[in-house]
Amino acid sequence: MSKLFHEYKNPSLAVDLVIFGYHDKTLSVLLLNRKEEPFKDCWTLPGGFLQMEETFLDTCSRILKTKTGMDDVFLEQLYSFDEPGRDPRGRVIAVGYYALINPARFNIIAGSMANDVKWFDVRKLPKLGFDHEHIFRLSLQRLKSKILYDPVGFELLDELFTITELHELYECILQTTIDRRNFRRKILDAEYVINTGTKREGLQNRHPELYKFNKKLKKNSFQINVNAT
Amino acid sequence: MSKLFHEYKNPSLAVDLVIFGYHDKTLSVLLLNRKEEPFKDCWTLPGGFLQMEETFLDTCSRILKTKTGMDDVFLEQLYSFDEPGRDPRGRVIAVGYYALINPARFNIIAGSMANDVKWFDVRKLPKLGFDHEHIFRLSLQRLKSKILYDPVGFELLDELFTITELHELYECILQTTIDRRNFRRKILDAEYVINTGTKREGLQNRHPELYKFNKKLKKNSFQINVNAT
DNA sequence: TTTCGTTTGCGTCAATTTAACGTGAAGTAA
DNA sequence: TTACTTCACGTTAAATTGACGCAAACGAAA
Repeated sequence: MSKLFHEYKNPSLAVDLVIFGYHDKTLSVLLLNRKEEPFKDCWTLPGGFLQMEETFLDTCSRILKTKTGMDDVFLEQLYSFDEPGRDPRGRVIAVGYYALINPARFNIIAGSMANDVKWFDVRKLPKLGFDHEHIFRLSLQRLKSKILYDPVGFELLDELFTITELHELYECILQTTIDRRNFRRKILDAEYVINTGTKREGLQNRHPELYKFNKKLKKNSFQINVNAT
Repeated sequence: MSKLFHEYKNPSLAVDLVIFGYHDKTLSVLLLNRKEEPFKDCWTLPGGFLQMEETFLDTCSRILKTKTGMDDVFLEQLYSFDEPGRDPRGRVIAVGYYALINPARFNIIAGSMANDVKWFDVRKLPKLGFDHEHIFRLSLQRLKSKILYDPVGFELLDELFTITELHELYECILQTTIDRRNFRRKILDAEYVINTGTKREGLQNRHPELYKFNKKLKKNSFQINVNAT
């Protein structure tokens, strides 16, 4: 006779979040300085254990709300991590999600569990606790390949943006140069964006036109090409 | 004071496998007829619970070995599934993996847990238990997009194969027609395959050259284009 | 008012890639 | 030999890409 269903011992299940934000032409990730062991006083990705009644997305929302003060953001599952030694407290499986945030929308606050919560330039990360360096690297890779064919860039920008701002975002994320005029042509031909007819005022030079994201656009209707990945 | 680490109740963790095989110009998936409740006498994906000391891949191997008699196959993580109602026994999180198999390599055997194990044409699946229809559909989608830029097709073929066989595989998986001559050129230009100098003998017509996979080939060195996805 | 430096928006064009199709050689069977 | 099929390699027009040119639109300086 086999054991009854819940007699088996199960690993703990955690959700870890890679929260990307874009500000001042810099791609950043939100890290949290831990107040408790393990990895006390170390920087880590925000995370938390899955409660019995929660879905992954419920847990994501709870972490976002209590640890950083944010809600209602773009979230996508990244990968699940199972290396036996990844958490010194015991066997913990982590489901990684990544979020795309416009930092202007939120006033980040450190929850009571953390010493501090801060944005870090993705090119200048501190040493991270657990296997979070690994999770982070995978998420950045995913983001880089995703923006080439899926219009998610706008999640990181204001509601209205100029083509130049979108172009700068792509160059920043992909860490490469893309010809400005060819980029414009591709984005417009694909109908990635809709011209609002308004212009951004108060700039030094020619006032660029403001666009908004074309919500009817489907995946794979454009393809940005870059030299290397 | 917070609870001690392992006092929290955790959901069970299962691994479910979508095992793809290609035979007689047909893409098939391996299903298992359950001997026990829930979904007794229903067809489902092979799966099993994660043991405390196992990694996901350990669990995959164990399921493959005990439920189907296979080992040493291509495996890749698909996605993790958390819908609260997906398993009638309680809260079970499933990590989906998919496998690519050359059915000629194995003699499939039903383990003691199953009434039967059988290959099903992916276009003619029976009704599946749990949320396995959902898992299967996602995996097929993944396979379809993956073979466009990643040379995994050879995992489903014999060690030596002809360009025509590879071409038929692509048409079968993508369920579309691809121009034979353009396909050949692209595959050869990308150095997807290496000509072995030998030919397949005993055929009705002209004997085609046999190729093997170029193991030095990296991802993204080719890109197959098709009409729709 | 005019000039200057910069950004923006649109265009051009050669090089490359793609899609669609032709054709002759290699094989078996009649 | 002829007939029929698959295989291997070409050809060509169309589409896309990559690398630029340039003039209009702006604020600032002259």
